Amino acid sequence: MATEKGDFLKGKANLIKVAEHAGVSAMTVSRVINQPSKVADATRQRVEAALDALGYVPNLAANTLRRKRSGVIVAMVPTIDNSVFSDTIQGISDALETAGYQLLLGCTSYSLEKEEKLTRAFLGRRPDGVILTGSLHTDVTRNLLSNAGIPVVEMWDIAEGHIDMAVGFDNFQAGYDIATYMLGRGYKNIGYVAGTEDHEAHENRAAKRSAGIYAAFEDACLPPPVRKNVDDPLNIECCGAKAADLVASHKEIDALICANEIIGVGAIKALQLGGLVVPDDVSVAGIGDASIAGLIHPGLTTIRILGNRIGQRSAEVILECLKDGSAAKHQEDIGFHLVVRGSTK
Amino acid sequence: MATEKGDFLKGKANLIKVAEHAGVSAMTVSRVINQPSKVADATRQRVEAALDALGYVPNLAANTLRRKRSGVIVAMVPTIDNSVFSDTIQGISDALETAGYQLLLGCTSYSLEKEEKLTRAFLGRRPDGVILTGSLHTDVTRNLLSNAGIPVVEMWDIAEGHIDMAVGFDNFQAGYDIATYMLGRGYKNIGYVAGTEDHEAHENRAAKRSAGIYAAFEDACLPPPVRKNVDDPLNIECCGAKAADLVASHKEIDALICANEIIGVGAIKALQLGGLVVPDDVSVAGIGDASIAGLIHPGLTTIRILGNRIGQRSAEVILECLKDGSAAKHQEDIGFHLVVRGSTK
DNA sequence: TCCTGTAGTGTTAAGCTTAACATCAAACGG
DNA sequence: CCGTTTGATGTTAAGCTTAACACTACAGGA
Repeated sequence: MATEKGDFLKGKANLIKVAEHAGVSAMTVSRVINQPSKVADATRQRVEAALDALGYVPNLAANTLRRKRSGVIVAMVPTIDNSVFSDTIQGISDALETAGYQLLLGCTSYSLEKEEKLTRAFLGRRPDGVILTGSLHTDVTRNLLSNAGIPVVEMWDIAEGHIDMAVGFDNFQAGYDIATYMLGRGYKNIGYVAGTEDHEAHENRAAKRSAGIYAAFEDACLPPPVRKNVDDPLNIECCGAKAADLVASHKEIDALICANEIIGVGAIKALQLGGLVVPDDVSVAGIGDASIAGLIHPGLTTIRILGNRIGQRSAEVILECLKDGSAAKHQEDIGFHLVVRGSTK
Repeated sequence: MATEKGDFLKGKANLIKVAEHAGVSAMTVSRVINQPSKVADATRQRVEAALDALGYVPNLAANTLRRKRSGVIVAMVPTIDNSVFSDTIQGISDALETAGYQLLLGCTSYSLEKEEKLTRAFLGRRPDGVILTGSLHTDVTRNLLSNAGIPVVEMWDIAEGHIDMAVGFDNFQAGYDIATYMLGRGYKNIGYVAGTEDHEAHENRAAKRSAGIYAAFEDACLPPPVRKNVDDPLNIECCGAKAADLVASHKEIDALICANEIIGVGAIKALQLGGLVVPDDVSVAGIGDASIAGLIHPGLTTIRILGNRIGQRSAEVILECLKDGSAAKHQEDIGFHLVVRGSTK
């Protein structure tokens, strides 16, 4: 099958071919597609027949180039195989689809350098908006996005000094609230299991949660909880083992606060394996509410973060900007819920 | 800040501006970016300085238009908030990123019509390849993709009559294997819990699993298992309730096969709530191995499908086609593993 | 009848990049 | 020293679409 001259979607037509087929100008075909009301009925029907006959598929690269808008929104998350962020992506995807926008997705793997690289590459696509995760980025990333002249939403973390807009929750408050709840339940010796906190994006949010937890202890006039760090806060077995270590080495511990739900679930499993009863011997609480938190037995008492809603609102905020051209710096706190299950008493 | 003339990434430069700044032609700048070895060292350094000074970000819309390739790969999945497909997307994303391609992601919500709509919209972006889920599509979708002149991979399901290439596993075999395993363990009265199967994409794969299960019973000269349908095979509580119903109404049942891991986990939870002991009173097996399957107690005996690997290989197959220009119809069976946990004895 | 407005359609050029070809100077071989 | 190759750079046009403007024909008002 010879590759005919024409759009490079092989064998397919461009506006000009359709126009010839229908006996009109290319502009009229363009109008049939974009502003059908401006074309006479008879002409429109003829053009529609031609579009159909030739199987025309518009070339959005040319469209983007000419119109100076792409209909693409970029989203960058640390990882997708984590149910937390996949919920968020689903929320974004649904909101964008409704509005006819397309989603260009990138994974930063919790690396700011990778985020910078992706940002550079994605901006070349001239997206109409960018959604990224967290509030910690390289200077170059911030610069690129600030100068791009498009709406930018940083999601998941509400903080000072955002690039443009933000949708998320207060990580400090989440830590503060779960710690306050646990202290209120009367536990006397609370341990804390968290990831090691360096300056990478993910850990930044984790550090704020930790700060909130410590603040709650301080406000209660108590010394900070005994802490154990885990290297890989997303690996259940590894996290659980560390939690069990902590309890083994500090027999007085009657409750654990875990910096995320992975650690929390891992801790429950590991403690049970070690012959302890949750919550009778040791209670466990976490932050984050992936489905596993509710499915294990006992269920994990935790802070439910509304990942899907964060994604949905992030996308909507971008879309509102694009519609209104509004320059109002939007910052939205989605909040969170305390979910009490059987892992605490 | 006045919007200067230039690329529509506001205030930013295009090749021509960079060229002026460096005192060369636009073509030389293009070469510095795409084929640096063809430019004299001194010139290159001057151009690189100009690129840096003006913060040039290439316009990939123009690039795509001219080069007839976009560097974009489209992927369509039924849903992302399910850990099964998020693993797959992660695999795709990682493979593409390594090769410098970008991922345009769409959600079909298990609707063939939505898939068709998305296909049409995405092809306008002139992707270099398309990955979609399952082997059931509307005729229009199949036509659009066949005529697009780009590599197409249907993933998750190996079947006859693929559009182009396929990467996945044999759903019939998965059903056959889990049923054979259960029959081999000596269970006498096995119940089967599955979603209602209509002609939607997802249910097509489910139907093949069912067929495999029935075939195993037939090969063992046994009547088909008692079956209970669930309306929403992705809702844990709903699935669990139906499974418990089945067991309650058929006291003789000593084991359940569940069409997916959601149903399996839901069944275990619901049976336990009803006072039954798994696996002593009733054993449970599923198909699919999301993390919850291993975290609940007892763990779910199931078929592990390598979602991440399916995604990774799907992307790699596309990339190989793009490199070689190979037209070999590739079909790849990723296989699956039987994972035996505590929910069966 | 003439003017004005408007609906419908066409023409031109621009948006940014790169393939293909053209040019020029220096290096090279004899 | 000349013809030729090679390396470095420039020029032109094309890729497809649409904004902006131009044009035509006809309707309606004075």
